[in-house]
This record gives sequence, C-alpha cells and structure tokens, in this order.
Amino acid sequence: MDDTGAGDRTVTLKDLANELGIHPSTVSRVLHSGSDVARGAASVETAERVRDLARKRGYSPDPQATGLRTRRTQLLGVIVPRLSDLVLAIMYEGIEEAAAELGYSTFVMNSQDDPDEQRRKADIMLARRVDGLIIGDAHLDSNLLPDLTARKVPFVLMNRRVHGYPSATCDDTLGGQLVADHLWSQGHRKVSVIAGEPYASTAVDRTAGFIERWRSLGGNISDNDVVWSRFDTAGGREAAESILTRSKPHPTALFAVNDFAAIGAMGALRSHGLTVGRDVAVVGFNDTSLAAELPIPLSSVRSPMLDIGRAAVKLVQRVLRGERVEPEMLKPMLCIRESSA
Amino acid sequence: MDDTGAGDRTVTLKDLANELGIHPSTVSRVLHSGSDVARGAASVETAERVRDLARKRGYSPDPQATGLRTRRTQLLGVIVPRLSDLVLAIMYEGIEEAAAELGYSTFVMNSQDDPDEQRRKADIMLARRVDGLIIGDAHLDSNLLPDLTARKVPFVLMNRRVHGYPSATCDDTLGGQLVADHLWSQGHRKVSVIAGEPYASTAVDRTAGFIERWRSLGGNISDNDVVWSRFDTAGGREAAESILTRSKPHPTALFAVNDFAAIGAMGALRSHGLTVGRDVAVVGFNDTSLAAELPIPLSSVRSPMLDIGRAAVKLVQRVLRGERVEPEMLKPMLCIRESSA
DNA sequence: TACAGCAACCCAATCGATTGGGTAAGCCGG
DNA sequence: CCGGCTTACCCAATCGATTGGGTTGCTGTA
Repeated sequence: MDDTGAGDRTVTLKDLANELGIHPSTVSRVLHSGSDVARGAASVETAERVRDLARKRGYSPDPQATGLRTRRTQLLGVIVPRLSDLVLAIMYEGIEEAAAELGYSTFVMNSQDDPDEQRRKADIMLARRVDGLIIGDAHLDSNLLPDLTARKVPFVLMNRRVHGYPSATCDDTLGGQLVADHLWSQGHRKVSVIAGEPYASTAVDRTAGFIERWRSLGGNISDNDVVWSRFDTAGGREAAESILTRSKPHPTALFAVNDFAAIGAMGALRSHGLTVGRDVAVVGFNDTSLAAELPIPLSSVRSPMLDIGRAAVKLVQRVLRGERVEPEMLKPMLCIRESSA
Repeated sequence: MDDTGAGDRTVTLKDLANELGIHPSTVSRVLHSGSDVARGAASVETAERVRDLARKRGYSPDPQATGLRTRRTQLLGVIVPRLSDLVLAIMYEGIEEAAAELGYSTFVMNSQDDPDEQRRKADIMLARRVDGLIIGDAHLDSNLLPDLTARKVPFVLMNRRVHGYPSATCDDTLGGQLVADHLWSQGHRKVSVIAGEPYASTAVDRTAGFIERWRSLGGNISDNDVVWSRFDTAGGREAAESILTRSKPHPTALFAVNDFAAIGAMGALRSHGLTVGRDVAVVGFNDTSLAAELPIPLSSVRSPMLDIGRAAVKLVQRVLRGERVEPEMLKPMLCIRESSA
C-alpha cells in the first residue's frame, strides 16, 4: 500500500511503457496530441489504457526533457520596472492568467527602470531559454530592443510602447485627451501637467494627448506648464511644489500622468493650504484601487491593466508563431470623482 | 563578420570542444567548478583556452539539459495571495534578489488566497520541476502543507507561518505588542482591533500580540472589540463601520493589522465626522510607502518585507541542502505618525 | 497467390550536459 | 628497467521525451 500515489521517483514515459508492455514512443504519441497523431499510433483501446494509466500514476511530462528535445520551453520572461508598482503587478496578474491558459509559465524580474539591469535581466531570462519576452519597462531611447531584434529574440512590449515594436498598451494619447476634455468642460483654463519620466511612452503619450487636445479646444499651455517627474508619490510632490512656486497665479487644475504622482501632488497642495477639488482640481491616471479610497477621491483615467497583460501574452504568442503583429492599444475610461468635480 | 557574436544557434559544449579539439566532458569539467574539479581535468593552459573561448562565444549552459542530467532545475516556485498586494510584491523583490545571487530563478503565481488555487498553482510549479517552493499564502488550517510534506516537496513558508513548518516572517506578535504599548502610553483605554482574516497568522499573531500586551498593561478588551475583516481598504472600511455602529461610545483608537485596512478605516471615520489622530487614533501595519504620504500620515508597524523575502530564499536553500531549519522571525519597528500622536 | 495498403507498433538517434570509469604518456624511485 | 603514480585527457552511458523511419501481420483484391 505504499505505491498507490507517487512511489518515490516521478513517473516517466518509460515507466508507463514498461507497465503496459509497449514502447515509450507509443506512449508518447498517444499522450502527445488529443487524437490527431494518436490515430495510427495505437489502437483505440491501447490509447485508452495509456491515458488511464497516465492519469492513475499522475504522470506529468518532464519539461526539461521535453524542452531539450523540442527546443521550446513554454516559458515566458517578463521584465517590469518593479512589481511593487501596482500597475505592473496587475498587468502581471493578467499575464499569469493568460499564460497559464496557453500552457506557458512566466518569470518576472524587476529592472528598477535601469538600462543595465534591463539588459542583465533579459540575459538571465534568455539564459533560461525562455521562448519569448514581455518587456514592460521599455525606454523610448532603449538600445536593448534593437539588440534583441538583431539576436532574433521574440518579444513584445507591454505597458509602454516604442515605435516599430509590437506592444500592448493603454491608448494613453486618448487618455490624455479625455482629461483635457474633462478639465476644459469644467471651466479650467490654466492647467499644469505632471508629466512623469520622459523615457516612458506612457508619460509622453498621456502628456502629448492632453496638450494637443487642450490646444485644439483653444486652450493655452506652454512648456513651463509641463513638469517631468518620477512616477512615485515623492516625485509628484516635488513636481507640484515646483509648479506652485514657479507659476503665479497657480493653475486651477493639475493632470498627473500617474495616480501615485497625483497623490503626492495632492499632499503638496494641502501643504500650501489649497483644497483639492475646490481650489485646484487634480486628475490622475490608472485608477488604481486607492484612487477612490482617498479622503478626497481622485479622478483618474482607468486603464485596463489586466487586459493589457492578457493582450501582451496573446501578442507574444503570435510573434512566436511567426505572425506579423500590430501594436495593440486598449481604450481607457475617465472616472470622475471629487478631486475634479 | 557575421559570426562574431551569436552565430545562429546557441553555442553548446560540443561546439566549444570541437573548436578546441578536445572532448566535451573536458570542457564541462573545466567550466563546471571554479577550479576544484578543474584541477586534474585539464592543464592550466587548456583550462584557460576553454574559458576564453566560452567567454568569446558567449556560451551559456542549457538549463534544460543540465537539469535533466542533474535533477536540479535551480528553479524556485513562489506562491502569494496576490502580487498586487504591495506587501507581497516587496517580499518578492527580496526573493528575486536573493535567488539571483544564489543562481536560482523564480516563478511567482497568485492564489487569490483560495485553497483550490493554492493547490493548483503548487501543482503547476511541481510539474515544472521546481527545486522548492516558497509559500506566501499559507492558511492556518491548510491541508496542502501536510500533503506537500508527505510528497517530500521541499518548501518554506513566508509572510505567514504555520506551526511545525519552517518559515520566514515578521515577528507579528511583537508588532502587535508594540502597538499596544504605544496606544496605552498615549492614554487610550478603549480600543478596537481590525483583525484581518482569521486564516492568516499575520492577522492572528498581530491581534493576539496586541490583546495579550493590552491586558497585561491592565487594559480591557473583549471579543466584541475585535473585528475580523478582509485585508483591503473595503474590508477595513466595513470593519470600522461595524465598530462605529456597534460600540458606543466609540473607541478612541483603532489598530488595523494592515495598512490598507487602516486606510479604509480612516475613510469610515471621516464619513462619521471623526478626525483621525484627534478624535480617533489609527495604527496600521507594514508601513507601506503610502502610509507616510496620506493627508494624515499613518502610524504603522514597519515590517522588514524585503528581508523577509531574502530570508525565505536562504531558508529554502538550507532545506534543499537537507538541513533542519527553525522558523525565522524578523523584528518589526513602530513608526509613529500623526494618525496616533 | 502475390502484392498493395493499412493498422499498430517498435527502434534508435537526438537534444545538451554530466560523470564514473578508463587510458596513454611521462616521470620517479628502487 | 619496471612498477607505480600523476597528469591530462577521452569514452560512453545517462537523464526523459520526441520523431523519422522502420517492421510485422493482416486484409482485400486483381
């Protein structure tokens, strides 16, 4: 009664074959494809016996061995700036789901948005022989991407896009436009943008979309009204400080391209005795779960983070199949709350 | 000039051996260990030639092949409730760092704290032949853990502990005690605890530590003053609502075992016209980066999340070596801010 | 009756690295 | 000059699964 479940070693094809008195290759063919190759490889009843025994013994093929032979690992590498960034964490959840559905497993690594780390992490993943990469931290001026292309590494971008590469992103330009429309219609005429990091398409596109629409509405906005900053609360705080000290009278609305920066900005406004939503409107981006929970709930552009993750997996799968793929941009939605209403 | 970097196929041991006119096994031995086995396997100058060529050709051993032969994959599986939980995301960053230093790669999967998913994810990782597991979502009443033990799967717990299993956690009991000391010394005498999920040792230990210390200080606290809740903002909000409606007069201090629950609770207090820090003190747990950035900065117990992740890796490594290991509890630190000062 | 055709399998090489067991050449002491 | 010891290698099996190319035995048919 000791060998009911797992004996001691894991079950191999050969074990099954021995027990059934047939050749491992037959077992392989039976188990390999639903019944495509199986037809012609074994009789219906043998196939049945094989499948039964496999189930009973809890057989699961060794991915090392399979990968060695087939040259495919069913592994995807995912590189993000940092998983402690809620936005990326949620995208990764989407990736995990979609990847699991397709029989892929995923590695994630944090690059801290540092080009050297990006390269190092990519190398680690390639050394692991991942089938493809999902890059969530692409810099607009990256030279890693051309290198990967030259090395024929299959990859797609996620979250941030770079011209000429397949990507799954939010339609950030549209997002910026939505904010412009909203603030304009609320009667704001003097606004500033906390623009994020200039190497990230998210920041650039959201800012550009905003400015372009603002101007086409007849609004006035100059380079001085745009402050580049880090994506975190501290960055947003500093940017807001600089806006408040620099431009008098202060703007009546702030658009921060990221919720965390927006939260930091709200802190700065408070320190200056300004009430968010009454004195100064604030709009963020991503609609992270916190936005709605703040003392003054934050208006934010809701980007479909989970779906972006899922889309990235599907894209990379198509790249792996050798298909040519177009960048994919998922539509965002503006959630208006007290901070700008 | 085409074969300078990577030709087309990746370089194998045999390629190197052929080019040097020696046997693959010799190359393997040279490259295998710093110079332990190398001594005796090849002359110093041959070894040098091997290493040079390996470097030049950008040789990196195929992990599938190595794993197949050695029965070790250098892969660790990590299961967490959800990576979008900042606490786990940061622990994972610690894991990633430490694992990379030891030559391990890591898979992470989200279980959503659902027992079926926990099992499913563990099975996926084992099917991938991970060398060991780091379980970050252990339930106190889990039956997965005994099963894994029975199957001789090497694993350690992280974040949450369960009696009888190796784990790397915060000293949550101590954390609760710190909060009790603090609130007591601030003169509070009527307090409530937002206790989190009863299946998580984090919640149970923090609550128990608090209550025990509170009573030993001479304080009074009954089961009614303890509300179990989800770990997120919504959970904290609901718990606080229930506390405010249930107990009159309302408590003068709330201890939430988690920052997000604390933030939710702060929202509920606000809705009831109470000012956090003046009318009601609030203390959270984990000191996530947001705590300090809130309009009313949140007092919180700082748990060494990054170190916990790193510790988990070291523990699992020792388990893999067959050593017996003791649970490890890292000391937390109370950060007092406006919400309770 | 001989042969094509098919069903149902089996064989062996292969993927890339590791490893226990050789072996040949050279040197040294007795 | 021979046995024994090093040094510097080589050989081949092995890990588990896959896969192109067999082989065997039977049936149907011209």
